[in-house]
Amino acid sequence: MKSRKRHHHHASRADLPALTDRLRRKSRKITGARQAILEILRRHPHPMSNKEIFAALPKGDCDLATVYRSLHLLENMGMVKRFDLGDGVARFELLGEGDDGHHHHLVCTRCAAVVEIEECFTREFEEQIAARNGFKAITHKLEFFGICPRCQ
Amino acid sequence: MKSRKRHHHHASRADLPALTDRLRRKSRKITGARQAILEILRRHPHPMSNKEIFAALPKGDCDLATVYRSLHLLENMGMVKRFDLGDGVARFELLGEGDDGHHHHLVCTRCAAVVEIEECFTREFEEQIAARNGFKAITHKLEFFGICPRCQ
DNA sequence: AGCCCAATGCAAACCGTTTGCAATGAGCAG
DNA sequence: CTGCTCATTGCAAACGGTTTGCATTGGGCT
Ligand SMILES: [Mn+2]
Ligand SMILES: [Mn+2]
Ligand SMILES: [Zn+2]
Ligand SMILES: [Zn+2]
Repeated sequence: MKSRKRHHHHASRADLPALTDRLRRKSRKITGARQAILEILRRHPHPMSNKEIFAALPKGDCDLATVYRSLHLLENMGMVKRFDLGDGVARFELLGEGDDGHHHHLVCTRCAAVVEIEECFTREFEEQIAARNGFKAITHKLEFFGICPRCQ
Repeated sequence: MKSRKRHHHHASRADLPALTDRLRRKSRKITGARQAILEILRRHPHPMSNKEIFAALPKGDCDLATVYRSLHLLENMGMVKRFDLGDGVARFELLGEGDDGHHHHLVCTRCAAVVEIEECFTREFEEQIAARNGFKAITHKLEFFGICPRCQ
């Protein structure tokens, strides 16, 4: 259980101009909606759903469909990472540049509180599973669930 | 990476009468639909979606809604375990009696082939994460993804 | 054989997500 | 700065998996 620090929370504190720059460099337009969405993700330390982002948006700043489309764009650009916390809802976290964002969460099954988990099992464990079954390019999704202190 | 054998595939080979007995003992009705669904799950070694079960059903044996309702029932009775293999689709595996069915899968991202994975990281790893954050009753969901030999 | 309520079929509702299309506007050339 | 053009947006409809309301059926009991 090597603890591979990823500093992704530092990275997500990059300021807004730095973020819009990444859009500009890939020649995507810097729209009000995209800036607002990035600003919200920048301020939020845990994965957010489309609806949550939409709700956090300065009222009526854009349509929900635009939130969905923006997050697809940001995901394809590698600027956000998609998580599935067990309910069927996609959630997103901002990524620092060059950060693959691989990490996990501990979710309270009563109140849905989220704790960021940096630890992960060893690479060898994963590689063993890959090798044993002849798979390549192996990755994993891992989330923890339990009852948080406040809900116990 | 202790290999905790679970024998769940042995258990799922329990014959149909043994399975319907579990229904009877909880005084649920033994209907044609339920027998057919159990028979399909019994024969299938990997998680199946509602639609897949429905498709495998002797033609028109029951409604899709009944498949959904049956799997809820079986899940609540602890006779099947629900898995989420990354797409938003619920999949189910038959459980042996007293088996909690905890295990994982390795899924090909090209052809969706599934390999059963019995290995899991150590209990201590999980307990450390629980303790460090004051959580109780901690569990996890873990699935692996990669390219299978045939798809490489 | 008859009763009763669990279980079912059917269709509609649901919820998160995606998409078609016409209107808008960001970035660029002139 | 002005105008052009295509990416982006709003809106509403469609989508796919799942759930649900309601009338009907039928399994397990007496
Ligand atoms: Mn996170
Ligand atoms: Mn399995
Ligand atoms: Zn990991
Ligand atoms: Zn495990």
